[in-house]
Amino acid sequence: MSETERKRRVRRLPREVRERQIADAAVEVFSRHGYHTASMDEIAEVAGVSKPMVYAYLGSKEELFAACIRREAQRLLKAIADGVRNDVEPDMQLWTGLRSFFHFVGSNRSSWMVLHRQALAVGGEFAEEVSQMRSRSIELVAALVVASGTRKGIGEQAEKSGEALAAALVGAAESLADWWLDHPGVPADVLASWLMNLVWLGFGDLVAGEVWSPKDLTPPA
Amino acid sequence: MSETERKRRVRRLPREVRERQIADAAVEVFSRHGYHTASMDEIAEVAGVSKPMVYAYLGSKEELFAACIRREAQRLLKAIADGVRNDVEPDMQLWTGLRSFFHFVGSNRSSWMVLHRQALAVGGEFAEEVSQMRSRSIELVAALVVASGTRKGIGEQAEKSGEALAAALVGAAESLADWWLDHPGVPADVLASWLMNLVWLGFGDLVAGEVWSPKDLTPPA
DNA sequence: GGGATAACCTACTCACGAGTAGATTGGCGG
DNA sequence: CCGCCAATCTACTCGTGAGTAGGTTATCCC
Repeated sequence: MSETERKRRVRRLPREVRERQIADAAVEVFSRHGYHTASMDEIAEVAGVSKPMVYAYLGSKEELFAACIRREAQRLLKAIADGVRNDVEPDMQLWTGLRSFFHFVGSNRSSWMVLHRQALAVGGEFAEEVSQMRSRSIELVAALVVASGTRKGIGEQAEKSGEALAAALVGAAESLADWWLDHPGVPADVLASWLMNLVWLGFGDLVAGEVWSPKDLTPPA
Repeated sequence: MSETERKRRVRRLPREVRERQIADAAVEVFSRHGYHTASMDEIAEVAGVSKPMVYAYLGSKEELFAACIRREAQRLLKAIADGVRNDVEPDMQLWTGLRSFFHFVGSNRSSWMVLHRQALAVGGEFAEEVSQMRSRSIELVAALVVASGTRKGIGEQAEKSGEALAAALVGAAESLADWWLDHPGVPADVLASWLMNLVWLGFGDLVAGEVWSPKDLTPPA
């Protein structure tokens, strides 16, 4: 390596910059290997610094992971908040939200994998953080659902099940995002439309009082 | 400890029995702590044997985990297969399937947590195993959806999106199962009904040619 | 230019947990 | 009743990776 290269590589950067580099590296490595399998050495290497720097700036492995979770969760929430229109009908609100969500996942795969796959599995405080974000989303969705029909058809049942259905919808979106990772080539908007078609008509018919119910089973011949 | 107690505790059991005890313990411990955090020592302790027994009977930690995954996946699939009625209409097939699924989760929480939360996060062969089970479920659901309407309304769009929607539904079921863990007191049948109401009417309207589509957005004031 | 200080590194310690060697003993077939 | 073997244990090794001690040097500012 030439002297110039050496000097360029060794150039010292302000803490602020390094912290971002390290956090970026951490998100990538955590998303690749998962919390436990990821090593601080690899994170340091990917970030282009040595291990003590990581500890000096971001603290222990747990703290580093927590920082990643927090940062990525914030970014996701902001992306959705920026994309959602709250001056429109509930269905449009939901659609704009889903749209933003899929766009975010599409252009931030590592972030999504860390949030969805890793944080939940690790448990403890981390899962808490993510759970809260998830809960906020669910409540939001639940509010939309209730607002859309003001329970005009089904009353008590809808109230009880509202949160559960919201959870199901959020899960469906997450699952669809995962499916997307293995089947790229579909635009985010199309994904969002599919999901809207799947669930909104379901929600719509629900509030209109139309319900599916199991028929009696006759024993097989 | 008295001599009798000592003898009872120390009584030797045939390999077959010990293997089951160890596997049971492993599922419980893995579900509590996750793959990496779980220690072979704790598994041995919970199983009531010493560590070398675990290695002698079930092999390495990886092998043990794989065995757990396989066993629990089989149990889950069998439970669903036993519960599903394939001599009835597609909607009833789906309902009976969901019903069995929720019943299984309700009475086998540890199994479910290992399969859903841990196996995916660990990655590698394990995730493969679970992914395959998941894929089989998704294909099955997709078949139901297609069969139910024979694409009578939307054609190509439905074909492309069928698998994605099935993935979404499976995800919704999984997510609802997770929600259930935090909100017990709802019977499994009710959960299944909620989900049917949510998605089936969506599917139904889809195949009937009814679609939701975003309206044009006018900029806010 | 020359301290001061923050950026940065090499090279360690140390705990924890996977995996094992080798001794011990209950219980069954003869 | 006895020998044999499978069942079982205690007590280790050893690799790996988190976390750190202590020194070095670039860069800023006067």
